[in-house]
Amino acid sequence: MARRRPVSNLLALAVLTVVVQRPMHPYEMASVLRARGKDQDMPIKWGSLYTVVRNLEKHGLLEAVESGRQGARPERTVYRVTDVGRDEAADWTRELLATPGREPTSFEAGLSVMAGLAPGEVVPLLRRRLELLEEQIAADRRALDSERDGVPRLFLVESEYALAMREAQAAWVRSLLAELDAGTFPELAAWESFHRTGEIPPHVADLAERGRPAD
Amino acid sequence: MARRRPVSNLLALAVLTVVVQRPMHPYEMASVLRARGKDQDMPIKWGSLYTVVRNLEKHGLLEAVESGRQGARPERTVYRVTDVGRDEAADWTRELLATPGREPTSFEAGLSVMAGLAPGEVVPLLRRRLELLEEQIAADRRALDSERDGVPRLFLVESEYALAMREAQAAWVRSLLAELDAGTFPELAAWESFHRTGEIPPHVADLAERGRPAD
DNA sequence: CTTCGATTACTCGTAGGCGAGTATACGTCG
DNA sequence: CGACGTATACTCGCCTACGAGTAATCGAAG
Repeated sequence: MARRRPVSNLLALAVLTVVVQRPMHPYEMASVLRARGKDQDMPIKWGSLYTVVRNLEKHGLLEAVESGRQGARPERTVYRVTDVGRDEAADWTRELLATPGREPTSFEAGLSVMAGLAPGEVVPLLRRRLELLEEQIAADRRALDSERDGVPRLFLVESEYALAMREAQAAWVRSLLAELDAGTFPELAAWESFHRTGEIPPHVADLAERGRPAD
Repeated sequence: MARRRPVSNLLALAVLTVVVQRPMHPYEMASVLRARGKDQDMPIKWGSLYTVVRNLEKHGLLEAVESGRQGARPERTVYRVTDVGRDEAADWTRELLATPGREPTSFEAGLSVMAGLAPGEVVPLLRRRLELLEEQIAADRRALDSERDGVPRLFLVESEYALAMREAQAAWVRSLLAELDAGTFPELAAWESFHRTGEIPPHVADLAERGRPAD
């Protein structure tokens, strides 16, 4: 089992990969990441940045190289990546690419509690989601196309992937909506009453027992 | 703008939805969630559970109803959902269903730092991912089929969705692999050298400038 | 030349997340 | 019938995340 990463925040990986190119001070790391649009793919929070950098240093993945002050600015510390840090970044990347994780999204959470709403209410909500999804997809596609000249494909794969996933999600929502609209979704009546009474219909009581043997 | 939720952890929503059915003590909530397999869709951490319940109570979404002790067990507190709590749960569910969020996955993070590895190394990693994905898909499909009789479709949508997303991911990885294998992925040579030297080829230096106007 | 706003660069406080530990009851095997 | 493992039901405390605040610098306007 891969031991836990010394610094688990994904921001740490981002930091490592920029600092591999040249030594930097924290604020600069964030600027570069921001400029590259990496804030779309990863969480970049100001508060976390300094904590993460400090922890990376503590674990020997980064080292302070210079603590000079330019002009009279508040003392900036410039960090350089160590060999250990370089290895960690590569290994981490390998793991992220090779290991498909279970990472439930908030939509999944929403679906799993959907039964608490009336079916009649769910349909317009899903329709709204679909609308927004389609807007995002159009916007993403435009952005991607405009970047194709100038930026090599290699640096756009993550955007391509994100776009593909959104399209897949839209398709799935569309098909669920189709079933709900056509009335072919089973047990709509039971759902209705389940919601109105708030009570679980008897034959679902044993749902509580459904163990998931496959692990 | 929807104000921030009084308790932001998704576990709180799960708690609310089980406690709507009948009053419970914290440990029981967790057991029920676990038994329903909700731990697949949402994070259920023991440590968080009690914090979350306490916060829900503090904000008036739950209320303690009885603090009796059965036998000589350590005093258990049973909680009941309030009207406010019920509303919050419904509203939260609506938001989750209707609002497609930007939630970068770890694979996306991996892709966005993929360039740090040599192309020759990336291919087997992706192949490995595809393998594992296919196993998961097969297992999920089996589990889902075995539950279809007994559990109404309504309570399986989230699993269906998760499965669909995995399949979409697998398809995407497959197509990327095909390009890499066939050598049709552009600039493989540049990638190779980029990785060997660790240095950014000159024409990508302005990549740092690529601003994302669309917001 | 000084005032004002924006940008740069960071610090700090605190709330929340979560694992590891703890204590009690219950079953069961000798 | 007592000793020991296992399930139940939590508590504690560290550590991380992160927003809100702060302080210095720079540029431009008056």
